[in-house]
Amino acid sequence: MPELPEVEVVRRGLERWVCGRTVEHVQVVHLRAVRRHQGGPVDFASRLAGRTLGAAQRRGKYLWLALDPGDGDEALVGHLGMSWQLLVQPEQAPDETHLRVRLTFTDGGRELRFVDQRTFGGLAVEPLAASGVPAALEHIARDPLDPLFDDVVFGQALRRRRTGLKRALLDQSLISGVGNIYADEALWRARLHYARATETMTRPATARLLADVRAVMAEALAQGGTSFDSLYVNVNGESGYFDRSLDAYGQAGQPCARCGTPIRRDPFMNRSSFSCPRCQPRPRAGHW
DNA sequence: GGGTTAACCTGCGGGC
DNA sequence: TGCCCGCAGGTTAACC
Repeated sequence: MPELPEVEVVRRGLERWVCGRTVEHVQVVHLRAVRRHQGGPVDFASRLAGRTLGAAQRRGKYLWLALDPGDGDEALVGHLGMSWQLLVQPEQAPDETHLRVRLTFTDGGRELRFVDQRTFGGLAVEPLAASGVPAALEHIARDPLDPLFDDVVFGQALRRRRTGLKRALLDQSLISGVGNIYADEALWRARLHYARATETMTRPATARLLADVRAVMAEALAQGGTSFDSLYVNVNGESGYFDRSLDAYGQAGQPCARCGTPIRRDPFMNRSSFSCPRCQPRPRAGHW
């Protein structure tokens, strides 16, 4: 579910449905969901009660809402992990199987529910740093759709790395928002192998890669927007709104859209990497 | 200190 | 049918 385009869809949903409302009560259904909050679940709930939620903001795959905007120095920070959904639900709607945290509001309107199967994500109240970003997120790099993302600095940092290209793309301290799906899609578009040594990435190659990362994210975002359901703050992984557009990820055995060669799946970082063996040949040791 | 791996969870689908 | 295994869009702690 949650790479940059999906998280951005959630952010827009929060902006529309939750921003400006005052929290009445917080119910922590599952302790693990707030494990990152320093003070524990009771403190988490008491810090949120009575606070008004400000604008929804995002960095990479993280979201936050300032508390009591204008004079607050704290924010409600969330990460969606692998399987989170944030749902805006009527009070009478039955609890979801994996409901982890519930927020109700003083206006008596729809409640905000944090639903997660694997509990890899979580919520916390965090102090805001002087930069305006939650202190816990200051190590997260800007994302490629951020106007302040610096392509030149990224290229220099990339060449200083001594690792494979996809590992670098997934490193949120170097570039944020890119996950396994869009890394594979961007590498396919750029005709680059995931294991290509980062120090061999020339300026033009880096520029092309960044352009492809941005293009695939923008396309996914556009499609995520069309499937937005007004009842939910919705990222619907099951319906797979972008699935039809995927050229590499999950396409093992399917013909490459460019050359017809079957897409191949390789084990990668306890996961998978999908690529076209012909368009994205594995770099030979000592070359490039 | 940088790079890499293992672990954290639950559920689902495929193979036997 | 049922069990076991591998796999899942992420991050972090701990290890070289």
